[in-house]
Amino acid sequence: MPSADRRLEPRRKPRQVRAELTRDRILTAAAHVFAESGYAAGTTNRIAERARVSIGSLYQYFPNKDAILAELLVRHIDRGTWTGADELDLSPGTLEATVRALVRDAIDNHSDDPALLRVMIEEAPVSQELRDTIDRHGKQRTAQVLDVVVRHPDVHVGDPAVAAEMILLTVEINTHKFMADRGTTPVETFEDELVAMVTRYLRGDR
Amino acid sequence: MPSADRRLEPRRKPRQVRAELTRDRILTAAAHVFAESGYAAGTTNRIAERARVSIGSLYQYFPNKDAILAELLVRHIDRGTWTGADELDLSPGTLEATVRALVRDAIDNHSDDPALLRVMIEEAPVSQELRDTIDRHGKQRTAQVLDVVVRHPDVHVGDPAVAAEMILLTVEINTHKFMADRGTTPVETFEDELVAMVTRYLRGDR
DNA sequence: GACTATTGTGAGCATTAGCTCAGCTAATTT
DNA sequence: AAATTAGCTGAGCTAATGCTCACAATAGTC
Repeated sequence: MPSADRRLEPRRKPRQVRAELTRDRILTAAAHVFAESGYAAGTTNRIAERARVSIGSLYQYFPNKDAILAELLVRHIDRGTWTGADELDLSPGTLEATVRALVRDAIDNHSDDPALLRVMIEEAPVSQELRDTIDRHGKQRTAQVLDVVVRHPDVHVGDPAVAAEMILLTVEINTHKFMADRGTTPVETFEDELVAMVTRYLRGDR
Repeated sequence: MPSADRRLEPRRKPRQVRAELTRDRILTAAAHVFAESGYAAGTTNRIAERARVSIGSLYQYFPNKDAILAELLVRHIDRGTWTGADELDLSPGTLEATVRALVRDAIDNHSDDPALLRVMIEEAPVSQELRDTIDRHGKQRTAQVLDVVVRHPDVHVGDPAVAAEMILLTVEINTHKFMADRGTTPVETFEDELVAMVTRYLRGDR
């Protein structure tokens, strides 16, 4: 294992459609392999094999294994970006509904491929570089939530900025944990409790 | 990297004091090495070197690298077990204080060695076996929290069991995140917000 | 068709980590 | 003080993975 290049940028960018396709095939294959075997056992050779692409091609578009994971992670995060954020209802009495929408989003995002998510969140080594990338992509979401926290009339918290970050992390992680090892608890129960937690916190009256 | 023995039990248990000492030296060294270099780069040879112990000795007490991490993790968890749980105040109006105690515990536990904690939580590969061990040790805490949730007169939540697990995860993770990359926010602010979140959730009035 | 740019190939190298084991030293027991 | 048990050593083996690079194939352009 040579000391890997820590850069996440590829050495070549796709210019033709077939290249774009190869790239996608690699990513899809990587998702499957990681989900099935975990990060360490998900070798680049296996990924290439599964994608029916030569290992050389893989290294055309991804400088190293971590970069593949990074891309998958970023895709997950970006997929979670709140689409209907513009037409947010800021009238009194709608707080719970807004929070519920946020929670539902998270649950949906974690429904697709819990195994892959587990690998990415629990098993993958997170470099400083990757952490920065994640933060950058998370900023958008934090901003959206912060916007609600600041502008919604029903919200009463001490420090909106801290609140926004706390809420996002809490929703994300709890959802992940719940989806990763489902017990006997129905999703609805979980959803209700999580919504209750966040809503009551935000509402903040005693 | 030979396919590692997945067992976490050592091949020999210390019988003499000097052996116990060697074991401790290894663990302490491992904590340092992991904290400094991360999990992947924290090789067993470097750990042994740092502990001034031969690599052979290391493998007397730990069957593989993961086992060392497992022990460190378990120690962290066990250290967090609520000591004063017996004399819990269950009279009305004391809920916030109880929650604050829980949060303070978490903060204290993460103050010692944030770097190591980050490696253990974010970077370390978590096998099924290790996950089970963690769960087992976490059970005690969940039980304690569940006890409060069920018995305290001020608590009103839909599903106490779900609530207990959610609270623990939320407090642990938020504390970890906060301590891992301290921004400009003072600890007190963070503490207050986290306490508010949990307390308001538990109190459950609207 | 000729020429260039882009994309794809895969055997195998370089590296490095985890771990073993044969034999030594120290403690304990008899 | 001999015998036995426990503890310690470290050179080096085994295995495997990430990754390179010289070349081949395909697509695009004139």
